[in-house]
Amino acid sequence: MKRDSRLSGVLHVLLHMAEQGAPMTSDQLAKAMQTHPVVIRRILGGLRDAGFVHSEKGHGGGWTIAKSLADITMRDVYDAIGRPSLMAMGNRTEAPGCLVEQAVNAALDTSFLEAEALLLARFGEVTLAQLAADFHARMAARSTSPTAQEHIHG
Amino acid sequence: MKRDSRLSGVLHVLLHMAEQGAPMTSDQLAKAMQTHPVVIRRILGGLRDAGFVHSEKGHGGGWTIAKSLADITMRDVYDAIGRPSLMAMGNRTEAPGCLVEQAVNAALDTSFLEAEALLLARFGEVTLAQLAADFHARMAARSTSPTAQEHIHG
DNA sequence: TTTCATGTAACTTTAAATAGTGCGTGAAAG
DNA sequence: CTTTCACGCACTATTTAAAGTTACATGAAA
Repeated sequence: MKRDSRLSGVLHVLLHMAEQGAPMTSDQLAKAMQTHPVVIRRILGGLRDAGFVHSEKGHGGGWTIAKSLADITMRDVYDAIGRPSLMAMGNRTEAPGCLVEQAVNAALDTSFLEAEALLLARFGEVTLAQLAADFHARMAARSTSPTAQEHIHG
Repeated sequence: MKRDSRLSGVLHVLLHMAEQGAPMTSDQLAKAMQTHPVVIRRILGGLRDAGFVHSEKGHGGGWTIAKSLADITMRDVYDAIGRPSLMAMGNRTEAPGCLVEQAVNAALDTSFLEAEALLLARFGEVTLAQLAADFHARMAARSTSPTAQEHIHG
């Protein structure tokens, strides 16, 4: 299956926006993400509606973070992009008449629901502030490393 | 993303084979699963290699279960079909140069690996014998129910 | 009033699962 | 020994959802 990278993508975008301070345009963000500006607008649309980011048109416009990073969890972001399905596997048929399939579905559903619940709980425990802190720690580690030579895009 | 239903499918097929007792041809199984015989052969190929089922050519041939249902877990079946990825989401880029993305990936990976581990552990706890027992319980419940009228395919 | 930037709809491309075709192989029936 | 049955496998086609792209409208600042 083609794996959905929207969550990964939005988190990346949000952290870049937070680092920047000033409003960033969809074009700038698209460059940093190596994707298309429209994809950025689409992906940030849900976050705007949820109140996590703000967008401004015209000169000097662009995207800004509307809340403190400490007040946004990965779970919030996941919800804001529309809660895409987390599991790559599903049942062959939902609501099958075949009792064998019902038994199989029940067993699989139990496990999948448990795994999803765990995942969402973990998402809820991680704030963007923590991710930003991890990023800064990596920055520090790189700048003191003797082999540090890569640069940061965006 | 398109959700993978191979695990669901193969469990379904195995239980039907177990119910039958006698060898079942790919055509029969395909009818029961409302799919193509080749799909059945493909899906059962991995299980044959893993020793869970046996296939016989020619007249009177077909597929049979090669082990006791109590000795096959959902985890075994998952492994036999090639351990397809369980999570529908992935990182935008593996091994990114961008430190922001590294921080995001690390956080997501932690959660995903935990959820996958839980899922596999649960799979390992469920045997096909348990699924068959659940199926029989559903059979009994249906036959005593006043509204029982659906039939079992296959 | 021109330029910049988002908002959105429609369309195209791409990746992965699933479906299907054709032909080869081997075993049993007649 | 030849026909029929059934799996084995390589290859192609279809389908679905994500991702990418184009086109144009809207609204704000220079």
